[in-house]
Amino acid sequence: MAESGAGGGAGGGEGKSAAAGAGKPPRPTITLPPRSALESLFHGGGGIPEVSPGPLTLVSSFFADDPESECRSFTQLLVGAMNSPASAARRPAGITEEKEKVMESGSEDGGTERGSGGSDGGGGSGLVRLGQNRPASLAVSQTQAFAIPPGLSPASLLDSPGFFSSGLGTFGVSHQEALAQVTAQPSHSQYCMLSQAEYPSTFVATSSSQHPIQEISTLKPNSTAYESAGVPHSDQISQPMAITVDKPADDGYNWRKYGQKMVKGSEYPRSYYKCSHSNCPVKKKVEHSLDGQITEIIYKGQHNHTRPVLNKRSKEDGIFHSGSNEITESVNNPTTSESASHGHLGNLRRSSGMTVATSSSKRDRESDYSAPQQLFGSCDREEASEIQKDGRDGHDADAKRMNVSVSSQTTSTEPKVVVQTTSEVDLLDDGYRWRKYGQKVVKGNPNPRSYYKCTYHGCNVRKHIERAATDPKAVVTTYEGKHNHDVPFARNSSHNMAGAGAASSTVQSNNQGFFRTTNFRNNDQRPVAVLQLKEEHEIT
DNA sequence: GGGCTTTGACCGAGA
DNA sequence: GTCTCGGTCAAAGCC
Repeated sequence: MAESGAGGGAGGGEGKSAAAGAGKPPRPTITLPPRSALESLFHGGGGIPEVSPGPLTLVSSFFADDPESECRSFTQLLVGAMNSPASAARRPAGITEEKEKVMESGSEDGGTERGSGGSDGGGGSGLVRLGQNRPASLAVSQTQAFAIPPGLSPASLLDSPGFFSSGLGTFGVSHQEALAQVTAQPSHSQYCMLSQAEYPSTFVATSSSQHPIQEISTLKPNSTAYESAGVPHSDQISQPMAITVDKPADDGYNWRKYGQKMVKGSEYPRSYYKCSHSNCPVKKKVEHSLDGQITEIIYKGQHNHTRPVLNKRSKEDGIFHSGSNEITESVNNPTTSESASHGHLGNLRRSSGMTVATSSSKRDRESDYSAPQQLFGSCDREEASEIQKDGRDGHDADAKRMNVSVSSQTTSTEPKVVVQTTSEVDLLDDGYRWRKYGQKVVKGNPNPRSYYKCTYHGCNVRKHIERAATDPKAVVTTYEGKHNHDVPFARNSSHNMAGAGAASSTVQSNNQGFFRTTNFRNNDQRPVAVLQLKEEHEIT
């Protein structure tokens, strides 16, 4: 069938053939300072909390050198990021030109590898694909190069508690870079870490410990974050990435594809994978464009096992075990492993049991080489509080809105119908008008999934809201497509940053750990999908 | 021979 | 009851 031909080619089949095919091109060499160095940077960074620095905190720290940034909310920071002139040309301190070249070389190499190696022939795209070695988001900061210790996978690096802050806070990146990092780097939060199967070209967010991870998500087709960061598209594949890795990160688990199907509302096939571990109920859905440019990965379920020890594939990939203690620790150390895969995902499981992440990979299987990527979560309390104000400032005006994100207190344990459409057309919290066009209850999740379309004429943006099975208050909002118009009902700048010509992002949060994420927008007309994370709260 | 992908068919739920 | 659609099954084939 047609979908098979296309999807299969771009999906596992393609990846498999690629893997078994004409050998793998040389992989980029990555050098990193010892983890301790990163950690030292992390701990040494003034003002950066040593414990579970949330992304917001970390991001805030990025601008610590900016007096004006100190009292800003994350949203404001993001706004700043959107509006700030690109400063990608800055080379992070400690990164030598040589290193940068190495990374640049690696980046290019990686791009070439995927581009030429991919049988889908999509290598010429200006977009970074997950399956193409690196997450788009990772490619954001052209010059924010980090030296990665030999053998240390990006995932491991990201596992490093100091990576995020050290890399950004210390290096003094630009707003764009910081934003990009927000989308790409995980925090080390004990409670809000997530494992992700693919490169975090997506924005994953979680709630705080009070509300164990509710959901995550994002989809970043075309690397919205990347674009948000102000990086020219043309640079996305030609410029060095902040972190060059030879293979997309993986969640460390083995997956078996058991189906592929075209889904309505998406022009791309969706592949279904099951964790190959016996009796493990975890599944994931992967959606990507035919050329692999867009990928959505949705995880469901909870691993009932620890992340498996490196399999044969890792043996093929020196990056995994090239003598790096970091790798060993990351993969085999029970503690680390547990925290990385079980712990992080575990937190996720405890609450929602489902995660959504996205990336730009098309070679799913092929990409499952690296250690798990931990997408950040953890909303810094202060930031959360601050951000929540933004959310609340304008939320009470429309009580009937479906926007539950601005409601803060969740006291009831009873499942509630959070998405309540009082009319066919609703004004959601993002300022756009949405028309509900479908709802479905999926197996294993008593809570319905609702589908919305932007009612603006000619706008084909869709919004998909899904509630976690285990926690009806946890909701995943997935945006698909890009609005081709301004926000018709913008309420405030923090909610809707429809600033012309700038990508935008909104974040809301409250002291309960509620964390709502991003709404990136960009200018070009390429499809953009952004997921919003919400920990839903009671709707009255 | 085991494990995986492919892919058409089937199932269940909602409209 | 029928249709639609997301998700899953399972046989066949591939590596």
